[in-house]
Amino acid sequence: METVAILRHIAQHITLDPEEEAFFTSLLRKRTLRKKELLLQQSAICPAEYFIVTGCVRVFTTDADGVDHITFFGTENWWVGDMYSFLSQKPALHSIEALEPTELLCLTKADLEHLYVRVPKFERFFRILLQNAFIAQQQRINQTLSLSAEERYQQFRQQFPHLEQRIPQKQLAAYLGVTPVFLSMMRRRWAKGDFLK
Amino acid sequence: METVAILRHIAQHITLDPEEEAFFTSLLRKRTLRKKELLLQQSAICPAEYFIVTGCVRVFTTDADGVDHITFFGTENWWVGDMYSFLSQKPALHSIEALEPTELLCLTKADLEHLYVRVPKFERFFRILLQNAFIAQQQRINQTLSLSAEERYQQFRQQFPHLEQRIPQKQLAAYLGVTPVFLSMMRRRWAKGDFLK
DNA sequence: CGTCTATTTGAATGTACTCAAAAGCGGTGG
DNA sequence: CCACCGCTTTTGAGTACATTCAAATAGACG
Repeated sequence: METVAILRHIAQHITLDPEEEAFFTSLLRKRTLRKKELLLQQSAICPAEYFIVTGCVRVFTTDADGVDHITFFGTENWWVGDMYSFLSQKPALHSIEALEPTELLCLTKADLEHLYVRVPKFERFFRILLQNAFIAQQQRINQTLSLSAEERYQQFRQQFPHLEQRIPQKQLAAYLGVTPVFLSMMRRRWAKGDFLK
Repeated sequence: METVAILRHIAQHITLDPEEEAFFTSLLRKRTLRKKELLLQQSAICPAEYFIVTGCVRVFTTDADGVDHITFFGTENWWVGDMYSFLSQKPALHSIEALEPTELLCLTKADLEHLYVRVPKFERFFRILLQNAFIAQQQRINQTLSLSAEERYQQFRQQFPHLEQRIPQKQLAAYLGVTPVFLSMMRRRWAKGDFLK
């Protein structure tokens, strides 16, 4: 199994000895998604956290009107899942769908709990990961509060330079919180003379 | 010093023996804020994380146009701070201001690092806290994406039943992401006959 | 190549904002 | 204790940003 990426990722925050590495990787199960395949269905129980080795997914909710809203995009070296469901074992708030052929490593709740007991350093590891995720989400909240749709769009392009080309515009609109129609209009305005902003 | 509340709070997630409790509380410093007093100034370095014993604060950013946007309200038994600044020791993204006379316990970065070394259980404690905060923020993001201003207002009232009475309307508007003028209009519509929603 | 979905375009609509002014409320000093 | 000052909230009118609906065009995939 391809565990180089995830071990490199972990080594950025904690140091594992070979035995710990072996134990950790023994808990992982590989999974492959075809494009458009669902990893998690909203209101199912989320059985695992997922580390993306290659590919791209969208984590989203479908509201009462049937409209999708994207909480975040997961790409290489990101963890995705529905934390709420994973922890509480209640119905998931999010669905997760592959936007590209995607390869992930799965870590189930039971295995993660074993891991915390046997290698407590992982408490630290996930704490650090959560701190970073928390900060990123705070910035997203502040941006949605303070920026117009056009500013949020430009902000997204800066923050995730390569992502816009990988995802359908419709999905980007669902992330930005605008309609696909309006995103198309903004792009047109941007393409024509508005080089100033 | 009044440490009953914080120890009870911690006991919800991890179990400390008396010695660990003593060590932990020895790291805390008490601080009192008058109404409108600033705990943290945006672009200062955030030296500590703060546990609110009594009172209420707003954590907010002031944008380029001088408009405030509230990231969240902190009340009894919540931790507040600027996580970004605290971790990176770079200028804070947020200011923090007391909305009421407020009493807090301060835990500095250096002391927290000692704590992690001496009582590693706290890695777990803050991991769990961050998980909950992460989930709460996700829900906020989804609500701002999927709900109208009026729905967000009703949602807030449900989610934080007692908070609306404690905070000025202007601050609630800055949290909801609407102008105070528009919030006032919504309240009027709600007060008059619109009992249906 | 044909079908299905995504994107573009245009017009009409609605939600929330800005500006301006009045009314209410709270704190402070005389 | 009352009067005043400053800030918050209310109210109204006009405006702007973003949406909805509808239809045409373009792209992706089998």
